[in-house]
Amino acid sequence: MARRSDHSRDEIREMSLQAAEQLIIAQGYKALSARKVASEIGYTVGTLYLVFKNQDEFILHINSRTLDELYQSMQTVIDDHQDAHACVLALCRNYYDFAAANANRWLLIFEHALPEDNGVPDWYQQRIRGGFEMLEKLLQSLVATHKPQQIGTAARVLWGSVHGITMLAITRKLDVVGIESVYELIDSLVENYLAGLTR
Amino acid sequence: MARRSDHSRDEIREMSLQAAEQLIIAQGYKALSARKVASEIGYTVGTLYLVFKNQDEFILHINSRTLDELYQSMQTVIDDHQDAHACVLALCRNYYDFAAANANRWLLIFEHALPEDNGVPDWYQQRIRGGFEMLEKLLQSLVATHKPQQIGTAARVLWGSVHGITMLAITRKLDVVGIESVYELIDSLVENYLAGLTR
DNA sequence: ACCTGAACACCGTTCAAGT
DNA sequence: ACCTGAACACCGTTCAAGT
Repeated sequence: MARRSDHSRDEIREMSLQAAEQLIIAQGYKALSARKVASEIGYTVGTLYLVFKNQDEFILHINSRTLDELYQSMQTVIDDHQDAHACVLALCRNYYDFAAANANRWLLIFEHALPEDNGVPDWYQQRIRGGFEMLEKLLQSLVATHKPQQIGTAARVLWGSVHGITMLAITRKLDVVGIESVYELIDSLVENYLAGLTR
Repeated sequence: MARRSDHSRDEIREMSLQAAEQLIIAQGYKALSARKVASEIGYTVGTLYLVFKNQDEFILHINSRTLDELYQSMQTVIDDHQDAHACVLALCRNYYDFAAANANRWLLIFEHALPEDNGVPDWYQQRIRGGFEMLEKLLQSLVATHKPQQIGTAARVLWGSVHGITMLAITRKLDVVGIESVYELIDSLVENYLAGLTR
């Protein structure tokens, strides 16, 4: 042992991330541990710290991959819709669909408290901003008369609202069961909020 | 040692909960541990398990106290407002105010994953339902023409939405700074959603 | 009856030592 | 240079043994 060089650094990173994702999907984020991941990929714990700075950075990368998948699904929704109004509604429903289909990984994104004061890394913030801009562009064409600043507000309101409904629904804190009733909430939010905005 | 009987079971419970709250307020929920709480109150770890079933149940009680404080603040808001519309708006702002003022304890309520399948205990569910009913009653007088089922939907939408905006704002994921801009989001949500509802 | 303290099975993280 | 494995300082939870 020692100096195996069976895998490159990048291969070890990739294997670790995949092993971690399997653990999280199967047993939730609390089941994630460096030791389990290491044993899963056939290395020792120390090796993980050669490749990731610490658990925080490790989780940040896991979340980054989840966010990438979410944005890909958003892109698909956008490509599938001509009408901006229908597209916003579909995007919001898609947010819930994605979260429900990938509950444990999606929850990790929000359960992972960010490293105190230094805030989120740039490349992470970038990914969040990407989704925002999709939404802003759509809203712009829906409520064309409004000032840009109001579009920003509207995008944040919608994003935050759909997020909250999704979060509470998935953690069963809304007294809601089944996909239909969550859709009902999301539809009510989008239709009435947009109606109010363009009133 | 052994058989001290310095404190009753209830006193130990109360001391433990207070020590835990101090820990969480000062250092966040991750700093909470049975050993720290025990040493803080001058007992050993084992004693805590005499008084609480396990950490899950312990956290449930901490959260229950936080929720009680939240509902008290909601009650105060309701008592202070005659106009139903202004009251709904004030309640939503109050939700954010409370969360911001008690960030670490408030976050624990939602970061604590519930014990798998058996769901939330009854007395816990009851407290959530209490807040819901306040909101439903107010909405009823605002949109009197709607069916009861639609009131329930509207209450869930508002609750979930304000929760999401608050959550993302507090964890700094909304690109929003300062209390004024969060109020701006909450106001936009409430005014436009209600306008859409009564359209 | 009440509480201890040691034990068990885990953690994240570091780093001297091996090849 | 790469990886190990043991160490350190923690966890939650249990339970025989003391008073």
